[in-house]
Amino acid sequence: MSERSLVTLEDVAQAAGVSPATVSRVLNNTAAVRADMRERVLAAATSLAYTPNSHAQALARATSQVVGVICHDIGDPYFAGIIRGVMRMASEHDLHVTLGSTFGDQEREIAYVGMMRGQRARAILLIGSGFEDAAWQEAMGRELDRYVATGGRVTAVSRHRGLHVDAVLPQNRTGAAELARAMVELGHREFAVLSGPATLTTAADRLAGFRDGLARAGIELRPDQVVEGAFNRDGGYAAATELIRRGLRATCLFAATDLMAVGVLAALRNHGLSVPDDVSLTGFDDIPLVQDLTPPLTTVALPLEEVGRRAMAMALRRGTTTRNRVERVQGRVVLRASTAPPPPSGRP
Amino acid sequence: MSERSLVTLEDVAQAAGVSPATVSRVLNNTAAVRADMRERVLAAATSLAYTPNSHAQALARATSQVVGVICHDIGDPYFAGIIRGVMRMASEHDLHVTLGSTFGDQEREIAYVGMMRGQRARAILLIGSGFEDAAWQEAMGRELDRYVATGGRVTAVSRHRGLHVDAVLPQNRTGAAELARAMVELGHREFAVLSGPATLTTAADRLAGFRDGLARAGIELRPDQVVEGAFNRDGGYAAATELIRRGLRATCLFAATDLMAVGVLAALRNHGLSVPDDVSLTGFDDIPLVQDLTPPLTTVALPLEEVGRRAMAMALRRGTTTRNRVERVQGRVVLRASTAPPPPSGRP
DNA sequence: ACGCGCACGGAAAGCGCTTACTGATCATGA
DNA sequence: TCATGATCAGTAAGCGCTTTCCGTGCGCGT
Repeated sequence: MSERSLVTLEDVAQAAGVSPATVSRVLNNTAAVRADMRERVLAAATSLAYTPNSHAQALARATSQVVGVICHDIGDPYFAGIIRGVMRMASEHDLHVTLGSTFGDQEREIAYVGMMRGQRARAILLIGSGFEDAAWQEAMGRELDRYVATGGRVTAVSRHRGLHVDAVLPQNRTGAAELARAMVELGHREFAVLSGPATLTTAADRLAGFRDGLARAGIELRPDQVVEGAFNRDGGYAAATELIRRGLRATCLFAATDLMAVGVLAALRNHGLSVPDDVSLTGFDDIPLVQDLTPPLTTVALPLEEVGRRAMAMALRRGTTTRNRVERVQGRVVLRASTAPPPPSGRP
Repeated sequence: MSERSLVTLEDVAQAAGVSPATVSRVLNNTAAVRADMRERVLAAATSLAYTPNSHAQALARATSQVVGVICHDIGDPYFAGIIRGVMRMASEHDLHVTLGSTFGDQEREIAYVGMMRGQRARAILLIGSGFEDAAWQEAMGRELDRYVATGGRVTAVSRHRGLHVDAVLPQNRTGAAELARAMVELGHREFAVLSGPATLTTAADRLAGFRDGLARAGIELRPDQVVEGAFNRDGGYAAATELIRRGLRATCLFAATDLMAVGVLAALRNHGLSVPDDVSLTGFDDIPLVQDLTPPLTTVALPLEEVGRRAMAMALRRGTTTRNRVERVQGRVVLRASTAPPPPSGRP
């Protein structure tokens, strides 16, 4: 603000004919105040439309209502879903959520932590995959340690290697493994994976899990049947195109995220391949709308909003030990029409 | 924060052997400081990992880096898309974005404004439709006026009746009118609308626009062919189901948002109706993914991210006059495969 | 050689709150 | 009746910064 004229505690005190201390006590009811004064103060406050300056409060109380939430891309339904849950929980505890969207920029992620440290945020929520990158882990770890050292709390959603933080962990690995198993049960023997950037822990975990599941059935993934793409629709499209270029041998495809799966579906269609008649397709996350694709997408459902709520709740709950807390969230394989037994002829 | 031990300006000053004032001057380079001192200060600051307390800064400077963003539901791709643009712009100007998600609760919306006033936010962005509700307009107007009176800036995205604020206005009405025209040109004569809650200005505008477009061709919308539903996927589903129950006479449906259209599509399909063979379907917004539906959705494309950027930019730019500024954003009709000429037999 | 102005650093007064601490006032028990 | 606590309101000292106002020390002109 620039123009003065903001109503202050002092103003309220004068209007009510009491001391600032009394006003503060009434407004926060932090001590007994005689009924008549209390009334006067309340009346003055409402008539002046007084709103406490939260910066001043933060300064005086040495604690703020701010919590920071950092995600890769608020435009991605996966993050949007989780943050939805965070917002629900936050508004129940009336916290001020400061949002950071990194757009995949690691530096910016670290910068956001610094900024939130500056805001004396009560907690920071790291939503989304960490990076498989030692330098980043080091730098981010340092920044977070500073924050934690001054009493901050950090909760991550997804695995963040190298960071010692509390976490809500979607079980990417076991979820992908179960998905693989389900596909094997459907009769598939030849698979391909449209994976995310190898630098993202989540991508690595899902790929590893899918391999696990196949391994249990004695099936291996041929290296040329694993293609990396960006963690979004177009990344899926590009990866699928590349896969087709290499020669598609699989009867079942696993896209590391639903968003990628959408792109994969489009690519397959453009190449005249039918899902699931020619090839089955699976995703991961169960973001809204994939049930409305044609065909509806088989995927591993993660309770996104719930994940957000739990992360927020965990950050609010003071840890009892110094050990990092961990909550695991299971994914649930949801079979829809994008998967079917392989065509009798084998692959197209 | 609770544990003291936070590095303060004072600490840096001592470490550098200078006065706090000098440190402040160096860090904000707000005045000339001799090179050697500057070095010492900078060195001390980095070695202590100093981060200024933004609350203290806000207090001392009587201005903060916070901007507030209020939307209905961060989980909705429409809002997520706009906010994506907002975040981009914000991070370029390194502002701290405080997010509010009202979940359609009008009271909470007003409460958020109060909270942001408390944070002395530089600007508040109201993303999403206003309400056709005099009481709300009154209450919200009062709250915003207070905010503006103390130097705050408010920019709305979408029309907010009764509020005197700057705005970025997606041209809902003309967009819907053009869409209607395009459908008429395709040969349709019988229409139905799955509209949003009548309490939302955006819903009202889109419906009115569609009527405008039809009127130009001398076509009227039968009252029983307009059904209201919630502004989301399930609202569309429910509205379409109701429409079918009433007896579907239209050959072309207009859903007030893409999200609703997705639900409509599902409902039609469940009732054995094919799009576009039996009935054409159109939406509004062009959120990601609707181009990947089967059939891809005809809709009015709004540049969501751009809208977000412009709203943020407008809020940052100080207005020159007292008149409220307005920027209009045109939608663009995008014809996709969900629309086709009506079946020769008329409606199914 | 002297006085003047300029460049730069420090002291100190806030910004708007919270919260010991102090001091009245009043009711109680001996 | 008077000391003894409770109760409750006010005073004032910060919280961590910014910024105005001064004062110092230097270079310069004459």
